[in-house]
Amino acid sequence: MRNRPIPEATVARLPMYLRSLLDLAEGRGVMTVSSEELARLAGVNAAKVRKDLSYLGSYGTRGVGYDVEYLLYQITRELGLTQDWPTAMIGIGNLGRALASYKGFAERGFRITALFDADDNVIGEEVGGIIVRHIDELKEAVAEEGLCIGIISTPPSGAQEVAEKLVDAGIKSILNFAPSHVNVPPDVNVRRVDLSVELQILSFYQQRTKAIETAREANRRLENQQTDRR
Amino acid sequence: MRNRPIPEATVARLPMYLRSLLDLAEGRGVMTVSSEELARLAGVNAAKVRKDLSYLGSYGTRGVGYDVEYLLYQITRELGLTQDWPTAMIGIGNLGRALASYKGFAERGFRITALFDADDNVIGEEVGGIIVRHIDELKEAVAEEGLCIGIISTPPSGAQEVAEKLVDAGIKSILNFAPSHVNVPPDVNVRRVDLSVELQILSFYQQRTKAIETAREANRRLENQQTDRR
DNA sequence: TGCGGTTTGTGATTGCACTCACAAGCCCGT
DNA sequence: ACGGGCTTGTGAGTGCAATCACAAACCGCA
Ligand SMILES: NC(=O)c1ccc[n+]([C@@H]2O[C@H](COP(=O)([O-])OP(=O)(O)OC[C@H]3O[C@@H](n4cnc5c(N)ncnc54)[C@H](O)[C@@H]3O)[C@@H](O)[C@H]2O)c1
Ligand SMILES: NC(=O)c1ccc[n+]([C@@H]2O[C@H](COP(=O)([O-])OP(=O)(O)OC[C@H]3O[C@@H](n4cnc5c(N)ncnc54)[C@H](O)[C@@H]3O)[C@@H](O)[C@H]2O)c1
Repeated sequence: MRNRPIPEATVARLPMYLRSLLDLAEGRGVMTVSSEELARLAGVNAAKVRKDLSYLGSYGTRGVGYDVEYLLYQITRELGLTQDWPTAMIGIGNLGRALASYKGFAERGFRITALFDADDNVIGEEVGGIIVRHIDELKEAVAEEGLCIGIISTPPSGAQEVAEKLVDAGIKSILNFAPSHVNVPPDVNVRRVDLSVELQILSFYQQRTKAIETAREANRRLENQQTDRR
Repeated sequence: MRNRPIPEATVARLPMYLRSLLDLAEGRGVMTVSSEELARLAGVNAAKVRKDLSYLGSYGTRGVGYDVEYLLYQITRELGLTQDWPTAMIGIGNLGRALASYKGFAERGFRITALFDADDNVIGEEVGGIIVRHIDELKEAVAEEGLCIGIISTPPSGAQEVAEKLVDAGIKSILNFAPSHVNVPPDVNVRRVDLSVELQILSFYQQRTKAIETAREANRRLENQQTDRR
């Protein structure tokens, strides 16, 4: 079991377990945690937690649970968070500024160490302690500073172009905040964060429940009419 | 087919098709689009596009493709974007400010119409043309102003408390930016956007490809040694 | 040492989503 | 009117992920 490749769905949940475990460890110095408890904290099914963790190895003790510290270390290692990944951000506008000065990333092993933009008015400016450079310096910076991850926070019109520059510079992991799909070679991993999409999905289900409510109301009225008639 | 419930995975993709169609319609006045083309733009498989769209109805024409305008309207309607959904945001810090003044949401039918915080220093301030109110006024505001969606952008420690207040006020759709899981009744829909999680997933795959590269390199060296020996 | 209570790890099963492949259907030119 | 070239819509097959259910294993206690 533990030599099999870890399913994508499991990888996506590991960070959630990590977060819950950190809460347990930092908050009160909890020593062990059961799959049931961890499931509650992370908001998933207990069996799923156990199966997920079993892909990493047999790190639990039957009848007891999982050692919080040990599990923390194992997940951290599995996610590759024992080393930190120098990260470049391209497009230093409203969103870029908020993200670049956010302290929460550093806590999780991501240091945004390089900022780039195409606008001369922005270049040279200092954001979160880092000087913004011209996008043309990207390739050199990646080579010299070992940048591994690229964050795109330009408008959608520039996203594809920026993605190509990142790929050309040798970056294999991209987080895209622009609401557009970017095309990259198959060995490059792109993840998209699109806030409007999330809102639109909420909208769909909201509308659906509203529609059901309205239908119920209509039904009730209909029934009342029939009762009146009798 | 078109009376069956729409699968979750399809709902999650509709916003992407919507975006691509808008690009087609606004950019050059494209009249029709094939599933192949739409798939390329949205970055998915053509068969998937067709199946997804077939859940909405038979809106395509064989041998021709889909009428862009008509399909746009149908997806918009299906997602509930023909009406707009007044949205409340709670926690007006760094991220909250960036989001509240972002114009991109309004374009997609979401108006952030009410801002709340718990900090007296923030309350009364104007952000993106809206006055920040105290969180205690939330319930009344929801009732009077018909707020439908709540966005949580407080630190994780406050997220659960805020979520409960939103639920208590009658909100059924929540977008949570705090990196923590919130517990809500089953009739409330929560979506989480967690940037660190996305980075951690990238980290996992990045580490994996690095490990493979290192292994290859080791192999190459080993082979060279053997060649030398002969 | 043995027993009862507890919790893990994992085969087995179910369900969902993706992909394939192709008949049905449309347009256009002749 | 009809045939050729396209493109949709969808049944069938496949694979992955979620859930169930239980044997195996552990702890503490008598
Ligand atoms: N601001 C928000 O709250 C918010 C919310 C959701 C999504 N987004 C998305 O995030 C992205 C950024 O939003 P923003 O509000 O920060 O935009 P912005 O206009 O404030 O900033 C964009 C920055 O990117 C730079 N840029 C443009 N083209 C570039 C290129 N080719 N190479 C390098 N730099 C380039 C610009 O000079 C500018 O500094 C957009 O795609 C937006 O849709 C923003
Ligand atoms: N800033 C970023 O770029 C960024 C990036 C990723 C994630 N996040 C997450 O987004 C959230 C907000 O981040 P931020 O940087 O804006 O934080 P912040 O500290 O700047 O702002 C938080 C705001 O929430 C308010 N608040 C706290 N508790 C509250 C409560 N119980 N009720 C109402 N209001 C309350 C505070 O008064 C403050 O104004 C955090 O959870 C953070 O982890 C932020």
